[in-house]
Amino acid sequence: MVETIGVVEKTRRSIAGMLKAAFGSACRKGALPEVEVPDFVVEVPREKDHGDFATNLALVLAKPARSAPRRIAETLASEIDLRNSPVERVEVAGPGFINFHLKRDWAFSELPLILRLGENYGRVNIGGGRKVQVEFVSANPTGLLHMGNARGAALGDSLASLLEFAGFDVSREYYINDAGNQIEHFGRSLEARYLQILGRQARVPEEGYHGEDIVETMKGFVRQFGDRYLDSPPEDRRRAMVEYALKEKIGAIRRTLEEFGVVYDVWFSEQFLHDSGAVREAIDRLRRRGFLYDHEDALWFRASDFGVEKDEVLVRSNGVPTYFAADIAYHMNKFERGFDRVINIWGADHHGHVPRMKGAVAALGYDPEALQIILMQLVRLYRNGEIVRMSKRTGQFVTLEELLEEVGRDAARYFFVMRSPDSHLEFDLDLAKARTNENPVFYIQYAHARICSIFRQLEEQRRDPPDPDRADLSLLGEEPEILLIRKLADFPEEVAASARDLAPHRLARYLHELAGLLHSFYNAHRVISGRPGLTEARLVLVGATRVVIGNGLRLLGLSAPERM
RNA sequence: GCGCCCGUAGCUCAGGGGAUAGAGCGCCGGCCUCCGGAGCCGGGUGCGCAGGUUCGAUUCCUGCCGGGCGCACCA
Repeated sequence: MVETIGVVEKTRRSIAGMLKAAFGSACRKGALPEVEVPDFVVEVPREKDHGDFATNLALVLAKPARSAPRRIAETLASEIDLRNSPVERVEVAGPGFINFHLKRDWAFSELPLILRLGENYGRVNIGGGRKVQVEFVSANPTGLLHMGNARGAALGDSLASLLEFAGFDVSREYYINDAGNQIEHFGRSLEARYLQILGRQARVPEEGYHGEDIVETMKGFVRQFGDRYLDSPPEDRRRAMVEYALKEKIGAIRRTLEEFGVVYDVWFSEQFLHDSGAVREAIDRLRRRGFLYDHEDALWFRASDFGVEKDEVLVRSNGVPTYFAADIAYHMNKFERGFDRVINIWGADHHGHVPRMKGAVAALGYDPEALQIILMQLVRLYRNGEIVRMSKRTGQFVTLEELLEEVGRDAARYFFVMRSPDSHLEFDLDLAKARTNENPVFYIQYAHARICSIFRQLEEQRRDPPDPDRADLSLLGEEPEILLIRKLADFPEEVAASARDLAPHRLARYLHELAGLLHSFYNAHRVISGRPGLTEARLVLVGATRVVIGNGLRLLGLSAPERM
């Protein structure tokens, strides 16, 4: 696979090497005691005045070396060999940081690299080809997708893309809850609507599904089957209705998600776990391993062995397995399929489920650390400055379909992914559909379109884009140019960090900052000018920027428009 | 009551053991003879409170206060 070792990472490693060499040299001279070098960082300081890189080596060395950090820093600094390095000067600052100021052009070599790698620029190999499954949305197929599902869809899909880009072998999966209690309620609700449509007295049960969508579904059913089921045994007709409705509902969910840019590798049926005996096998395994017991006719799992407050029922006294039992079988199946990591994205209202699921994974004999659960906080919709109330009971909620129609796919996805999953998401519908500078997604896309426009301009003048390896990049050097290049060179590390932290919102933020730097540069300097050499160099710069913005947008599932 | 998440600028949110804590929006003032003004530039007395760990805490730990969500033989 392609892997990007960018100039930032190379330089970081080289500085770390210089520091170790300087320490060794100081030891030989007796200027510092020969202690083991503790973990230290070479980082990019927040403050520009603190150089391009800085290290805390002297600070962490203070204790083992039994000396003042500033003195250690001075010693190290004097031993650093700057020959054949991009470092221009070194200084000791603050409590004992060593700051490295680099030559102005130290990162320029990243530009031809970006253009050469193109859509592969930013690929990193932190995954090493390990198999990861991301399971997300997995909404009940009894209704429509709501805002929580939509957030999960955007988050899960972006995360999966990010992990792919970071070198994992990723599979996207949707778990279909097509079994159990809610299907029972679903059947009774369908039945009631069916009878109502045909003029009979019937009521949707209290705990059933009251949405209008189900009425529509049953109208279709009536068109197809008429009154054929009016007098058939309730069990039979409910089974037929459920089968019909599930097929329709799941198809609709799949289509909506595809419209949202989300395509799954696997759709996994809960019912299959029951039918195939997988649930029984999972229970048997837990029993063999000694984690089950009977109590009051029910079968219990010793969740309390795993730090959970109380034990959990796996099989009810009526003989029916619980959802949890199926979920255990499902996770056993996941690990049996050979995934090294299993990531689930859940709504925060399921957080209580996390410890017992991990406990179950451990009880089955797998590493509970291999199961990672991302909890998303709730989404609040705002329109005209007011919260949009949603109620599942009355079936009154904004669906993903409606959202897509109202604000469009790009805005919707960006809004869902721009915040940390931990944060309650305030989704301002008016802002999301605003085609103005208030809207952050357009700001990024506009930067991309602007660059495309420059290249169109070039084409109209019948000029060719420059060869990045031959352009004289030393002509670059204005502040906005330097800042832009530095930001571009950060992309591979940003991908790695976002993947490591399972945090697509980092990438969203990065793109916004990158777009800002492009706009600043654009406003301060002309790309196509009367100076051919400078024009070429700047075309390389904006061309590279276009690549990075395009790659970032793609990872977030957003389009990169050439014109807007 | 117990558990999980969150309290950072007027609002919405990043950040997260280090040196002067950031962005967007809103508000005020500037910038188009010029590649797209959906843009740019300038304007900021903010880490809920109290302890603790540390050379150093907004970041880690404990307690308290405030908000959200859980605590079914539901899913």
